[in-house]
Amino acid sequence: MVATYKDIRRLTGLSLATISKYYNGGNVLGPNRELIEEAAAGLDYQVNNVARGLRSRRSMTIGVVLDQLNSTFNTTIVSRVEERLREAGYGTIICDARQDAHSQAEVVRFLIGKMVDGIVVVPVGDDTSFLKPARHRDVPVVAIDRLMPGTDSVVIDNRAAIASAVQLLTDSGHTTIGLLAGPDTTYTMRERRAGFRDAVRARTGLLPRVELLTPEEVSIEGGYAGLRRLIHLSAPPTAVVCANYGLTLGASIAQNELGSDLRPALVGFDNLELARLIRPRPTLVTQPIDKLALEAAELLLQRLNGEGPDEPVTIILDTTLMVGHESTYQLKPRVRMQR
Amino acid sequence: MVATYKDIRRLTGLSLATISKYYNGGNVLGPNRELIEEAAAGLDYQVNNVARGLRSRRSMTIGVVLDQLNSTFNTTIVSRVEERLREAGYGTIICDARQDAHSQAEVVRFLIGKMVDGIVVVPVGDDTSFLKPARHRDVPVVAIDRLMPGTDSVVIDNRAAIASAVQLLTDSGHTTIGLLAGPDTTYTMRERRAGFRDAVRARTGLLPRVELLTPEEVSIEGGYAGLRRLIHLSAPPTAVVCANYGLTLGASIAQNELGSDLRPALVGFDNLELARLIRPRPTLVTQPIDKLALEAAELLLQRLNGEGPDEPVTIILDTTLMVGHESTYQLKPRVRMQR
DNA sequence: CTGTTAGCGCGTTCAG
DNA sequence: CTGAACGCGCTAACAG
Repeated sequence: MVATYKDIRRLTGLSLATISKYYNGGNVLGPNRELIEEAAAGLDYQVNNVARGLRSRRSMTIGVVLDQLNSTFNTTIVSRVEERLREAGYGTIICDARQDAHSQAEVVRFLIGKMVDGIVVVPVGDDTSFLKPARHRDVPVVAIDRLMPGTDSVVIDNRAAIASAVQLLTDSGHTTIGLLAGPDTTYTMRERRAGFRDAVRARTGLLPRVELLTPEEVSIEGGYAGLRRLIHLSAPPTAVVCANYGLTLGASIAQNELGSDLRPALVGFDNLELARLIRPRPTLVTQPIDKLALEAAELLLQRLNGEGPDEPVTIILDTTLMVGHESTYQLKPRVRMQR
Repeated sequence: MVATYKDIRRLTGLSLATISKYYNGGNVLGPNRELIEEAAAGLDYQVNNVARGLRSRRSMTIGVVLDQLNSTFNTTIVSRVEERLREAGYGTIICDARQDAHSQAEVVRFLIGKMVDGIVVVPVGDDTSFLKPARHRDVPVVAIDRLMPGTDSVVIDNRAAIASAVQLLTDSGHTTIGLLAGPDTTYTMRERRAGFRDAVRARTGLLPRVELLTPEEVSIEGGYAGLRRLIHLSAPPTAVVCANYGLTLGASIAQNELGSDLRPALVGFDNLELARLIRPRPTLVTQPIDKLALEAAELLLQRLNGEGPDEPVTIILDTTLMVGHESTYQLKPRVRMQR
């Protein structure tokens, strides 16, 4: 059977209150401390955090809700958030919403039922109603990567990120640039798409043709299919911007299967590790993922301490453009596709 | 303030016991059901699982401990395990041990403190002492990927997996085959290394030369450095087997930087998605990751129901060899390295 | 089917 | 500094 204060009382003769104080940093006499430590070691005693949480109304755990687990972006977020929160004495419960709004809502209820003290979320969509159980209980929430109205958020400057990619390409002489991005149903994609449109107009004086930015499925397959679609246009782009890591990966796979004459220049998103697998080395818009995570953790800790302004806080971070192998970005005479 | 049974009692006039029964599937009269549902909706009531767990001694949650989060293998494991356990009514707490035995032990204590009913673990090392808190409380544990003495385990047939790779290579005419694997400090690497040695001897009649299987760091960098080391041997291998996904990735990156005359044939591990990024398409030893996860979940559910044999169970699954682009595996005349 | 009673393991008064 | 008593929100006996 698992040991409790009562067992320690039996072995030490002390009262439950004294034992409780020992485990909560109160003042306990030296000899009594030793008595408790001895008994606890013998019993393999460990504090029951469930009971503690019930009584103290603080579970000292926070929930991390991810739109999906299977992405470098998210695993980095988790790793950093968990690290920082652990320093502050909090445990972390990680939950995967698998790109499904319904299970995202379910997961939030699960966490609320587990009495988490706060939530960090990389949300699935734009709908914030899934956070209602948290709001109603005054459980603070910090969103990462997506701006959520009424919620503290840490995001990147999506428009500037895309603009930096477009600028690099126009500076290299490209005038026909395609975009691989998802539909306008999420904040991130809306911003990146708008950023693309604005940047192209600012640099070329013209809006990009519609067929150059048709929405794709946000996935590896979507990137793959999207790049092939762009290439087969009657006036194909000489360069393509990918608005997300999955799309970049898919586009790179498609690139890889093409003859080099057909390859448009590519600017992708994230994941430097994989960049080394691809030749020529791609140019990437790199997000400050560690910093996103740390800012979110810090913000949440503030809220847990009852600090910070009354209104929701929004933190916006800048991205970096990592320029890959130069040759990719010099405009070369191109062979027009036959069909 | 967050609502409790008392609030529902106040609104309905029913007793706590009746309300409890309602929330636990007991028989409650229709009118009373409606009363409770109405009150609960108005209060935005939600069961406090912490209190419930304290009383019932079943938290209905299980912990998943991973050696690292940042791997396709592990995220797939999590995804499938969580899916199956949710069907059975269990919530899942995911914890990342970050390849550190100490934080692995800490995480297990955290989970025990959270009163989890069971644990699934992809362990960091071979030492099983970190499971002591679970054992002591009769919390069932299922290990994945590593055979842990005294613990239910679900693993692949590592020796056969490597042997299948070696056989393919010898059938293609290779006689000098290198191995990229980690040190013998973990079960998995021990098995794969032993499998390699046995298979090479069985197929060529000779043990592989020592320098062909020097242990590498188990990482992308290790695979990268390892392949370069093998290539620069005075008698370099014409083919290389990579005993793990990270090593495969690193070796592929190194391959990618080499002139094609210097490229040995490669057989790697896992991750079919990335295989599409690499040309020529690599041959891969593919683990039945979904099945590993499902078998583990099923085994744990059995234990949670007090079923299954008294002794620890070991389930061993077979791997599949996915043969890549044929040309990689035909032995070609090779230019010997100068230095 | 419903209500009463007695805890689960712990933290927090308040006396001593 | 220590101990007794009470209650956190819920479940599990038992009566009724």
